[in-house]
Amino acid sequence: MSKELTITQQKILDFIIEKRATGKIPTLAEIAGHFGYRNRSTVRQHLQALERKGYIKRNPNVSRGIELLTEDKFFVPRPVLGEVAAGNPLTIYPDAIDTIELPTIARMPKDSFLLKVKGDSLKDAYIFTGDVVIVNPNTQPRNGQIVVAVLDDAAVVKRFYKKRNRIELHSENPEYEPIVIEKNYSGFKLVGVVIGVYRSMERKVG
Amino acid sequence: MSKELTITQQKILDFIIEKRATGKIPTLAEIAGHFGYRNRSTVRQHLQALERKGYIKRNPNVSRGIELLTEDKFFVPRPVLGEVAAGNPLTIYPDAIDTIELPTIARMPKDSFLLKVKGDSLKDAYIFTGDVVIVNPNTQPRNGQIVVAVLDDAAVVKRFYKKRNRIELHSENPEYEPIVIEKNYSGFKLVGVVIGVYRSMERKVG
DNA sequence: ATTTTTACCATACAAATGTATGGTATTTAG
DNA sequence: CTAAATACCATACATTTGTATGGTAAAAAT
Repeated sequence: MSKELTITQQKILDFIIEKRATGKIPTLAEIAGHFGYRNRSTVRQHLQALERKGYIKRNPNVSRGIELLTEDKFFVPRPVLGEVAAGNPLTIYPDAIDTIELPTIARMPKDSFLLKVKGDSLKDAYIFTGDVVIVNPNTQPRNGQIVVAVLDDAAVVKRFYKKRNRIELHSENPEYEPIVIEKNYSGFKLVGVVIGVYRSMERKVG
Repeated sequence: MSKELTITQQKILDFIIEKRATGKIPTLAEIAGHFGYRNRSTVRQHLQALERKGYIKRNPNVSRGIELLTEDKFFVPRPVLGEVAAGNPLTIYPDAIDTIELPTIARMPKDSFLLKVKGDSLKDAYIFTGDVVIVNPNTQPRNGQIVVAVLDDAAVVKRFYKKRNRIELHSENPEYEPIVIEKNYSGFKLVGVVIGVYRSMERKVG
């Protein structure tokens, strides 16, 4: 079907896929800049090759008009910043602990990030070990939303409830007691709101 | 914080959000074309207003350089084409039966669509009623992948296994017998491969 | 050995895109 | 009532972006 790609072509294709996942298809100039090319014609020729080999479709005279056609390439490695315990707190890691293959459909909103869930206290909310939660920081949670928070240098995923002078973090699983944080307690920091759960099907194949 | 938007501004913002979900931020010309404006300056002024009110950020001299800032507006209504029975087959609907609020992170690959899951035969794969599966058509499934197929005008979600002269569709749940389709049986049509499961957290709030 | 493909370059051009300025009419706010 | 914001228009311009053509050199294919 589709022919083999050269190393350069593959790199350019990967770059386009990666950029697309973060939001925007790059322009020829942006691709050229990334690879240090001094003009766009070089990029254009590689794109022509990619199109001829069936990996992309170019929309003539349309800015950022590259369409990706290779379904197998629709997965992008994305860093997972840490594991997050739905049950007992676990230490959060400063750097990426893992990389998952996230489909490009799951584009990350600005500043949002991924955490892999470990533990079972959210099983009643149908979140399981291995699922990836998409966390949106810089958003004020509403009562009842599932949030990620750092409590004494450990991360937790709980339902958020703001009361008068304290914040309560509830587990779905009744085995776990609600965590109560008094207002102004310095060991507590809200990380963000869980806006979605994604589970790739690719992992379970084979 | 952010000021109120006028109807026109809201419509333009919605249009940008919707377009972004399908892949690309629109250009001024594309926005103008959609609303019937005869020039781009009209659009530009609305964009300036949106930026002034804090809803977007414009990157000067960058094509399609609009960044969306309003996290609350990160949800796009998307049509759900039908319900899909993980257990016994259910009739598939010709038109959208429902609309869900999908976050724009869940951008749809070209031609892919959404189906809402109903039934429990996939509970062992942790897919539940109310979850939305993202279906990618035009892709040949590999053995073991979860597929959506139409069998005698009803839709099913099963694991796909291709054998010598037949196709087998397995449920995760052992209560359901595998469905065996002889090759060339005309009542069978593969719809697509389930590439992911998405569950919005927004629904469970309140 | 020769041709084709690949991988770059430079320059020029056209189309798309964003920008700037000024105009008219209507609606909203003070 | 008056000023400001809104909602369009037209025209002109600058920049970005994609396109076209031609060139050099090396690697791969025939």
